[in-house]
This record gives sequence, C-alpha cells and structure tokens, in this order.
Amino acid sequence: MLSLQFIREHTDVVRKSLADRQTASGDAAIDEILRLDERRRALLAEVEALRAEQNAAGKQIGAAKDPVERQRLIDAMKSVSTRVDDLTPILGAIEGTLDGLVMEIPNIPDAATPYGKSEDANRVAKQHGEEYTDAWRKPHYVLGEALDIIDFERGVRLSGSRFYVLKGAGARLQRALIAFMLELHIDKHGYREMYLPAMVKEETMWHSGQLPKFRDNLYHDAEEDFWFVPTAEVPLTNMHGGEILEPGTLPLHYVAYTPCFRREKMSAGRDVRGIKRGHQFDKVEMYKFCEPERSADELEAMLEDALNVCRALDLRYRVIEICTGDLGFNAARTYDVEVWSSGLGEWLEVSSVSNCGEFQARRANIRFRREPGGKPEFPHTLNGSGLALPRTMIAVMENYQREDGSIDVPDVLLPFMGGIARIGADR
RNA sequence: GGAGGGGUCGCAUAGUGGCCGAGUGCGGGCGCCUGCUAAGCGCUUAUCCCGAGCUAAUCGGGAUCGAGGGUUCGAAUCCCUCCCCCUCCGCCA
Repeated sequence: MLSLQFIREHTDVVRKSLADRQTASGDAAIDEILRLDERRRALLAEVEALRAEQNAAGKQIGAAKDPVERQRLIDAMKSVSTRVDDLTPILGAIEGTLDGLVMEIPNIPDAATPYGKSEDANRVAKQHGEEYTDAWRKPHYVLGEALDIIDFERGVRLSGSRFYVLKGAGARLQRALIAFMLELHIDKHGYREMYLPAMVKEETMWHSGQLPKFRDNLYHDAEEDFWFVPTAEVPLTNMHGGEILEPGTLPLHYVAYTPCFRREKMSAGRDVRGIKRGHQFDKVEMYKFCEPERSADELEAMLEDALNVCRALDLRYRVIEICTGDLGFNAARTYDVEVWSSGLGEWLEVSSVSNCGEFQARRANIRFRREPGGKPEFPHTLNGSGLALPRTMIAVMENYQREDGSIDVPDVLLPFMGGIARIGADR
C-alpha cells in the first residue's frame, strides 16, 4: 500500500500513477482520501489533547490525599471522558474508511515501466526462437487423451469444469518438471526452498495485496478463516510479516512449489479447452526480499532465473515488458515470460516476474535495519513464477511430440522419469 | 473434540485499579576505569502515529503489556469474546 503521508505530499505522482494505469475513478478516490485524512488529523489532534489532559489529571487524582479535592478532580474529568467517548468512534470510523480506500490504491509504476493504455501496448523486450508449427502437430489435449496421460472427463466428474486428471507418465512428467525447476533454483540460482501452507488467514491475503481487489478470484472456507492461496506469493510475502529483519539478513531468496487456486470468474468461457487455465494448478514460485537500491538488479536476475528454465527445456520464449495500463495491482514493474506452443500455435504466459517495491512490505509491515540500532526501512519484494506448470506442460508436450503421436522426454527431465525417455512408444 | 495451565520490553521474569510504558536479571550498545580478551562502575536499550522544526538534529503529545470490546475520572491489573501456546485424554493422515 502507499503511505498516507506519500499520498498527501506527492499527490500529483499518485494521480499520474492512477491515470497511467487507466484507473477511471482515480482522481475521485484521491480527493476522498485527502478529505478524510484532513478530518482524521484534525480529530486526532483533538482526541490526543483530551487524552493528554486525562493523563495529567490521572496523576493528580492518584496523588491527591484530600478526599474532597480528589472527588472534585474526578468530577471535573467526567466531561472530558464523555467527550473522548464521543469522538473516539467517529475517529475510528474515519480511519476505517480511509484505510479501506488506501488499500484499494494500486502501486506506483516504476519509472522504467513503459506507458501504455492496455495490454496491446505491451512490447516484446526479448525473443528467443521463432513461431513454428507443422500440419501433423496436435494440441496437448488431443495428445493427452490419445496417450491416456490427461483425463478431462474424469476431472469434470470429480470436480466440474476446469479440472482434469493427469495419469501415469503425464502426472510423472509434471512432477519431473517441478523437481527439475526446484533443484535448478535451489542449486544453481541460490534460492532457499520453502514448503508452505496452501491455506492462509484472511489477513494474510490483505498483506500481499490479493484483498480487497481480487476477492472474486479467491476460494475460502465457509466456516473458518481459511483462504486458498492463488499463488505462493501470498504466504511468501507474509513469511516475515511484522518483523524487523536484522542487519545482514537481506537479501532473502525463496523458492516454493505450491498448488494454486483461482475462481477464474473474470475469464469465464475463455481458455476452457485443455489444461491452460484451471481452478487448480501447480506453480514453482520465486520470491525475494532485498534492499531498495538493489531491487532493479534483482528483478533482472529473477527474470534470467525464469528464462533459464525455458532454456534448459529448449523452449522458444519471449519476454514481454508490461505497460502501465496492464500492470498488476501490486507491481511497479513486470516482465511476462511466454513460451511458444507448437500445437496450439500460440505464445503461453508461463511466468510473470514483478518488482513490487515497498508496496507489499508496507502492507505486511516488513522492515529491515541496515546496521544495529539503525532506523527500520521497508525492503523491496519481488516475485516471479519459475514456472507455472500447466503451460510448461503444454509447451513440452506439444513441442516434443513426434509425428507418430509419442512425446520425447526432455533430457533434463530424464533423471526424474524413472527410465521413461519417450511417452507413448513403449506403453 | 474434552479438561487444566499460560500469553508482559531481544530472552527470562516481577507486577491484582493511579507513584507502571512498566522493576529485576541476562543479552546488546556507549563510556569510564583497570599496566594484559577478566572483573568492576555509570549510562543506554522498542515501534508506530500527530504536531513543531531546514521533508535535519531534536523537542512536545498520543498509542502499544496476544487481539478486540466493556466497566471506570483512570486498566498490564477487573469483566466479556476471540486467537495462540503448553500438559493430559479422545480421535487421526
């Protein structure tokens, strides 16, 4: 979130941010925030002055020996007490409203984020390999059913639309990808592996910025305060919630594999075919906490870490630089990574690598000290997929398919496949 | 799920209505002293918010004793609700 002080003192920057993000009601929201903030501070001054009076009187009353004098002082404070009781709920209500409004203001785009009105203005920053296909190439959902490694029908039987079952070598292929990605990030890229809760409390969703904006996209338990994570970014952000990290702690590089759950209400009817967009999917997520001045470099490094997965799998990829109009709520700067799938004949987003600046750290109240006794500062946080499994599966299946309908297993996955080098050939 | 115990300043503890934002010990920091990496002595030891100030040093005020409500002129202390931890029983991947 943004600090009230920042909104107050850099109102023009915030207004520009909202305009660049194509937020229609941005100005009205800022006006309301400024108005409430002014009222809040006026009321706060009054309440605090009264409290100071109470505190001072409290000491006198405590010290008063003469019962008559004592009673006189107590009676005198009753009106002050009443006034405080009157004002406090008003102040509380204003702070509540204000807090709610500020929570809905998105992060300020980084200066490096290009301006653009919508995703059409995103530009390809880097591309490795050209689009290609062949007449005989099939989409993964055809391959998957023919090889009996993806079962859509049974997924629907169990859970409804947007669910599927991976079977045999299909399930194993995904597990191999997960293991390969994790080990690459741990052993070669220096991340520390985390096994995380897939359900978190509501508060945690606010801290990482999923709430209130994306309430419609989240699943939660009807009876208890359990919310299903839509990405490991949520628990990872909160790993150090409320902490002040000691000098020498940063940077922290974490990697976690989790299932992710999304309602996908926004994309009803889109991408319904195949495994491209399900309510449940797996993802390996990278996450960093670092000093503010290092986050730009850390972002580039994280992008490379994601691309290294694509390279190791010999996938054709491109990097999309997200423009202001398409930037996510929490992000100041984002690269998307897409890989080419030769069966569907499209680029698939397998990763989104973002620098959130101090936006999430402020929400989750994560701070660090540069030196012992130093002033606490907010670290920057970064997150990136490394990678999302279903789309990586699609690309691998479609790009490694042979004309006879079998699928070669990429070399780097062989150690995890228990001797299966080709799916469908020796079944 | 049942019964009991407990949550106070980095750690350990003291504290049953005002002299407690909070004592003591340990740990950490600064300084003094001591003719040797010890002992001793003194000081210090959180975070956030509002205001003033050169968007400074700093100063004034407010808040925070698991969280939220309540009683009261006044709550770490009393009452209620919730959360978490520990012990035992039950159940269980």
